[in-house]
Amino acid sequence: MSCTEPALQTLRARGFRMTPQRLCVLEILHNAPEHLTPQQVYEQAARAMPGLTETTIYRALEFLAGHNLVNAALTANGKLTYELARRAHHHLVCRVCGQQVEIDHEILLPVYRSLEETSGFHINTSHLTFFGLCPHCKETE
Amino acid sequence: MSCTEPALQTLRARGFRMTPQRLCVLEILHNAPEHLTPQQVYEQAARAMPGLTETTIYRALEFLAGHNLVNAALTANGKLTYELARRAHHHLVCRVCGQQVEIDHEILLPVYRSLEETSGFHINTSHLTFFGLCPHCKETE
DNA sequence: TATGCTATTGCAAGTATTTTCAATAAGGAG
DNA sequence: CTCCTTATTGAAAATACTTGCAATAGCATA
Repeated sequence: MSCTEPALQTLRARGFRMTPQRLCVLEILHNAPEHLTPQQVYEQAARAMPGLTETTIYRALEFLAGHNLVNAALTANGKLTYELARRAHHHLVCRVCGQQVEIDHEILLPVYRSLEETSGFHINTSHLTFFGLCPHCKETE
Repeated sequence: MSCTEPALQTLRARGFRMTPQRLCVLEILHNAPEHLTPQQVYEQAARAMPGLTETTIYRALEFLAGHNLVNAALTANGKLTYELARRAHHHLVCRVCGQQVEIDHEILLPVYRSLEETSGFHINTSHLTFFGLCPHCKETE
């Protein structure tokens, strides 16, 4: 019954509150097959909770992203979308056909380490988007 | 006199046109010390070319980004900004204080190579933004 | 379980971004 | 240098996103 339980704990522990609106956003992203724009989230949310406003959606998304419960990602055409924060993973997207491939986090660990060494930062980005050409478009270009 | 000459050649070769408006955007980004939002670009551009519209700025930025003449980047609070595409480089930004550090492209080459091997893609992202905690905020958190 | 503090919401107004379409102008061809 | 094709611009309307503030409702505490 509760993929959202941990999220609730996280927020409370930090002095914030879990609300029906935020839960609704989390559920929607949980059931989404892929990234959603704020407007897409709003459409679904408004259906489930009539009366809920766009303002709330935008604020919930930014808030949840700030707490790493959801991830923001750029699409191929530079638009902002969101998805549920699952285990850290990344995307490869083809600049020509838009095809997306998911990438394991492990493959980036070495870079994270070298970045941390050179900069002194602690890096915790859990989602990156790499652009390029997929095997198919690579040929035909 | 012409940091913009190569850009012009690139566009023509692809059947597109270089216009005063696009040149203006390139110049502004060229002189900018850091990322600018579309609105900031517009303010400056309108000063240099009265009559030019916001619409044109948005279109020029998206167009130039599509041709890799400028880069789109996310700020710490998830907003879209643009900068001139220089040699490939990346940013580390602190989630707490917003401090930005520039990272050399070379440090990412190994990952690019392993991503290309596992996926068959040709990767050409020239700008990524990593988030985390800077050395200072790392302590006080 | 009742109470109080304050994080969060909804509304309305403001700002930013996108879209449509007719008018304009870049730049290749003659 | 002029003409022609069509990529690009500007204007206005539509849509998307943000902000300020009063009203509401989580949840910690007793």
